[in-house]
Amino acid sequence: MGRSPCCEKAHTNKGAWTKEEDERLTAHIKAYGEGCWRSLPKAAGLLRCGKSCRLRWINYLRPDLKRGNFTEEEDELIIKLHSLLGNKWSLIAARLPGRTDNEIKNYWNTHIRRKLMSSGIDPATHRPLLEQQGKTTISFIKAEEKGVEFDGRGEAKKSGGEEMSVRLQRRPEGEKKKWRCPDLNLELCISTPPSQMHQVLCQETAKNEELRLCFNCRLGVKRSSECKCNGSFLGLSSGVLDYRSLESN
DNA sequence: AAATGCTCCAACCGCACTTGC
DNA sequence: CGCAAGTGCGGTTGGAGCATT
Repeated sequence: MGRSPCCEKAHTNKGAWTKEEDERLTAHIKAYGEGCWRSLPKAAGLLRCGKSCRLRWINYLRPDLKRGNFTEEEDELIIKLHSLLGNKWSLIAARLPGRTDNEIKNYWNTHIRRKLMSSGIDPATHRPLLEQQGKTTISFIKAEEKGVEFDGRGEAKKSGGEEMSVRLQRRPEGEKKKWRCPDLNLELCISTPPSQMHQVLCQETAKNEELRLCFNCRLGVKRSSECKCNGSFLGLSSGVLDYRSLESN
């Protein structure tokens, strides 16, 4: 049995939203709050898919949205964040108040990509285009095929005396040993110096088990109301992760 | 003025992840 | 633990508006 569709497509409107639909959606969310997107269209009297309502609200109707052109500062921040996070638009958007992931993604594809290309910078790697020639590409699949072993944390074990410092994110067991190559620029290693991280975590663990940072908070994104770790982005206040620890090869 | 091409962005789609039972 | 529903994310598309011929 397959997954049921998110909505009854035969009876839903598609395409551009009308002013009346916007007003209905806004009024409903103001009255009842966000969430329950699946049931929202019916409750609000909209012939729309729940996903469509969510998207419309998040990308267009939310009152805290900043409209208008991106500033130079925002441009620079987007480029810097993209070099660190790759196409993780939601993470990037979380660092730009009033901007949505969709907006940033569009802006990247239409403006910044071109801007970087015309400056001779590869938007994918953030390196000069000329430097790309003759560059060695590390393929994780190849490494696995070659018999390189990885430990439980996804870190490559030393092989034949050759030190490897590639850190990977691995899927849980049972997923056909498929490697997940994050969209992050793989030439960057985002981490604290191991000793420092170990020290910080040990101290915190000793104080209070709950103080350990979740992954989202290490990236500066609190996604859960139950999150108690009080982390902050890139460790700018906590020191757990900061720019000094972003090692590029 | 009409035709064509290009740019931009709102919206859609499919998949992955999370949550609850 | 497994399944299904709900939600979120990132890639892609369609079409409106503008520029050029």
